[in-house]
Amino acid sequence: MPEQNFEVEHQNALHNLKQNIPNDDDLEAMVNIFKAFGDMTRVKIILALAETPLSVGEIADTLDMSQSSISHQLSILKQLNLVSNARRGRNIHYRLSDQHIITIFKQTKEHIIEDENDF
Amino acid sequence: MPEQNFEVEHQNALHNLKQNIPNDDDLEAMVNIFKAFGDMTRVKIILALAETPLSVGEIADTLDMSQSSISHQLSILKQLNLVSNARRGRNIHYRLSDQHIITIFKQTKEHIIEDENDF
DNA sequence: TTTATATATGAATGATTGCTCATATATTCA
DNA sequence: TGAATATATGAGCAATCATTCATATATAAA
Repeated sequence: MPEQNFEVEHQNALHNLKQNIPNDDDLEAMVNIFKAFGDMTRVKIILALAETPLSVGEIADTLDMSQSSISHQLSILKQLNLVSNARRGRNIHYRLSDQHIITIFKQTKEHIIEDENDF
Repeated sequence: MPEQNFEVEHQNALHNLKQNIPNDDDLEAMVNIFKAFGDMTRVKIILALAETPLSVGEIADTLDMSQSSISHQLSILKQLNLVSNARRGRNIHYRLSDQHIITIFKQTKEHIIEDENDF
C-alpha cells in the first residue's frame, strides 16, 4: 500500500519537525539580516557600497534622500555589522564590512531575476 | 600622485553610481522576498515546508500558533509565489513552490551561521 | 440535508518602523 | 578660538504589520 507508506512517512516527518525547528534565538540573527535587506533604502545603500566606499553625504546625494534618513539607516546596518565606517578627512566613509554578504545578496538578486516569471 | 588617482577614480565611481542604481520597480520583487524572510513566523513556516508538505493545521500545531495567524502568513507567502497549495481530503496542503528559493534560503542561513562571530 | 471540521478572511489593535525636524557632537578651516 | 561643515541622534508622526477575535466559506461525514 504505497498510499499508506506515504502517510506514515509524513507522520514521521511531522513528528520530527516539532523537535527540529530552530528556536527563536538561533533564528533571530538570520531574520534580522533579512529584515535589513527588506527595505528599499537599505538595499540601495548596500548596492551603492558594493561599488565603492562612500561618505554619508555622498550616499544621501546619490539616493536623493535626506542626510538624517541615510544616517539612521546606516546605523542599523552598522549595528548588524553589515557595514563599517572610518573617518577620512572631515567625512566618514562607510564600506561593506563583509564582501561575503554582498555575494549572497547579489546571488539572490540574480536568482530572483532569473526566475522572474515565477514571481 | 597615487592619492589623487584614487580620488579621481572615486569621483568616477560616484558619478556612475547615480545612473546605475536600479529603480524601485526593479528592486521591489527582491525587497519583497527579503521582507517575507524577515519575519520569524514565516521563516519557521518555510523551514517546516522545506522538510515536507503540511496542512495549515499541522503548521499551526507544529509552531504552536493560532490557525488564523498561520493562514494569514501563508496567504502572504502564496501571494509572493513562495508556496503553493492544493486540497487533499478535507485539508489543504501547502508546499514550497520553488525549491530554488529554499536553496538560497538555506545557503544564506549557513553563511550567516558560519560567520556568526561577525554578527 | 444536517452537522462537524478545516481553512480563509475582515476588522480591530498594539507594536514596529522609516522618515522628518530640530539639535547635539565632532572635525576642519580661517 | 570661532565659524563652517559633516554626521549622529532623539522625539514625533504616519504608515505598515503581525496577531487576535469573530465569522464566513467549503468540504466531508453522518
